[in-house]
Amino acid sequence: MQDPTFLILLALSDRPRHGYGILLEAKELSGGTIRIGPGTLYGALERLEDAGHVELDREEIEDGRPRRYYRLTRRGRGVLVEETQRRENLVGLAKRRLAHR
Amino acid sequence: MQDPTFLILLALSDRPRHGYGILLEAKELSGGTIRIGPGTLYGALERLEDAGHVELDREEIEDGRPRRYYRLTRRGRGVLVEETQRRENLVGLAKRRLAHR
DNA sequence: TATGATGTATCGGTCAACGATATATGGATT
DNA sequence: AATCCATATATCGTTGACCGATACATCATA
Repeated sequence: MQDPTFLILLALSDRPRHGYGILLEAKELSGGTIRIGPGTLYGALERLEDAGHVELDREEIEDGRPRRYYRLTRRGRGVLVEETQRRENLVGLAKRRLAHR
Repeated sequence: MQDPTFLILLALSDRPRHGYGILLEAKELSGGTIRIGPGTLYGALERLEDAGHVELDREEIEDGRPRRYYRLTRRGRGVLVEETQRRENLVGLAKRRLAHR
C-alpha cells in the first residue's frame, strides 16, 4: 500500500467523509505537505471498495449536488492498523540502522 | 519513494554491497518478510544511479563471474535520512489518530 | 462578471514494481 | 553421472497505482 491509499484510509478512520472531505482532511493531516488529487482519490476509492476496505455510508443531495459519504469497514480498519504496524516496524529498523554507524 | 527502493538504500547504508548481497541483506533486514526480486533490484539500481543516490564502488571478478559493488553517495545518504524522517512523521500521525478514538 | 471554493468524475500517460525468464558457475546431493 | 540449489547478473513484458489535466455544476464573493 502506498502513501495516498494509506492517507485515505487514515482520513476515514474517525468518521465517514465524502470525497472532497477526504482530500481536505488528508491535506490537514499532513500539515499541507501531502496533497491528493481527484484522479488519485476516486481510483483509490473504487479499489478500496472492491477490496471491502471502505463502503458507501450514505448519499446526500445538497443544492442538487450529490455528496457520497464513505466509511471504513471493520476489515478496512484492521488493514489500516496492520499497515501502520508494518510501517512502524520498517521505520524502526531504518532508525536503528542509521543510528549506530 | 516506495518500500523496495527504501530497502535497497537501507541495505547499502552500512557498507557497499553487490546486487545479490543487497537482496540477501534486504531479506535479512526485514526478517524474511520482504523479498525483492532481481527485476525490481536492477531497475531500481539504475534509477538510483541516474539520480546520483548510489554509485559503482568497485567491480570484482570471482570464478569468472563479475560482482558489482554499489555504494551510497553522500546525497543518497541524505535522501535516505530524509525519507526515514518523512516516514516516521507519517507513522506518528497515524498512531496518534488511531489511538484516541 | 468572473474568480474561487465546493463537489464528483473520467481520461490518458508515466513509472516503479514485479514475475518470469535467461545465462553461467560451483558445490552438494541423489 | 545427473540433478538440484545457491550464487550472481540481467532483460523483458505486464500490471497497476498514481497523477495531472480536464470537465461539469453550483454558490458565494469580489
